[in-house]
Amino acid sequence: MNAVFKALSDPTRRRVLELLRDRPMTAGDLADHFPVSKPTMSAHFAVLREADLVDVQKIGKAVIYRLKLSVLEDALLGFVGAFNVGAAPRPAPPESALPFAIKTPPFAIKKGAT
Amino acid sequence: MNAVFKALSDPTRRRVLELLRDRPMTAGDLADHFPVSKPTMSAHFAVLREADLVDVQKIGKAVIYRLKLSVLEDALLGFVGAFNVGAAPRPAPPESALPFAIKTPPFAIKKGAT
DNA sequence: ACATCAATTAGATGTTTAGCTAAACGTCAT
DNA sequence: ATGACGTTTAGCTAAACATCTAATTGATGT
Repeated sequence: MNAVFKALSDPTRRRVLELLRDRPMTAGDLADHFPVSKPTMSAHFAVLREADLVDVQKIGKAVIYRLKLSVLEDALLGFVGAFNVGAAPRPAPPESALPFAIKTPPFAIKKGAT
Repeated sequence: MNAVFKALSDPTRRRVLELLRDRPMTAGDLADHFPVSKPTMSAHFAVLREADLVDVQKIGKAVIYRLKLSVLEDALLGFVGAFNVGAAPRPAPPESALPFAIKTPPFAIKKGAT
């Protein structure tokens, strides 16, 4: 799961996943969408493979990549799901619930200093 | 939004956010949860601030961090929402819809070679 | 057998990142 | 003034990352 977030930390890799969202694509077709060399793209693919975010299928000379949507789902929703996402936003937690006192700073009370 | 994913790529920072999920905490209290030096923690906080994932409030000598849940939501759900998450999984796209031909490899047909 | 094409590997380079210590700095509280 | 809290800076190391060019592998086609 750490690997997934690592993989998602690069914009190029995120866009690869978005391209793969629509359809499986070959390595070459994917590479055509980015202004970097093929070996560089290959390295990005390796990171995505490492994170188990894509499936690979070799057909003839081509290598076809497929998005593993469930892995992306599990990682992202699993993380964000630990937060109370979607729950009603707590308007303003009563400061009595805070683990520290929000002491009104004394300087705000120095009323004697006119 | 790139900054958010960058911030999330480090396990320490993800756990800071998880700690902040429950309650606002001071820098010191947060730092107590991790076996790293204060300057290192301060750098992590700076990355989280940079990504706008936390709010900072100085009260007296303490610095209180609060999770900005909406920013986390917008980034993560915004990204994962671009995928058809939650939609019925497309069982198996007909290969006629693929942008490339899945040519049955000739070597699979070499039936003459008995 | 040989040339060709697709993709990865190998090796090199430069940048970024996470971490440390030590010191300095600002703000506040006492 | 002194101490506490947190941040910042400087200076450093080590590891990871992104990128390149060049070489290699593997399958196809002739």
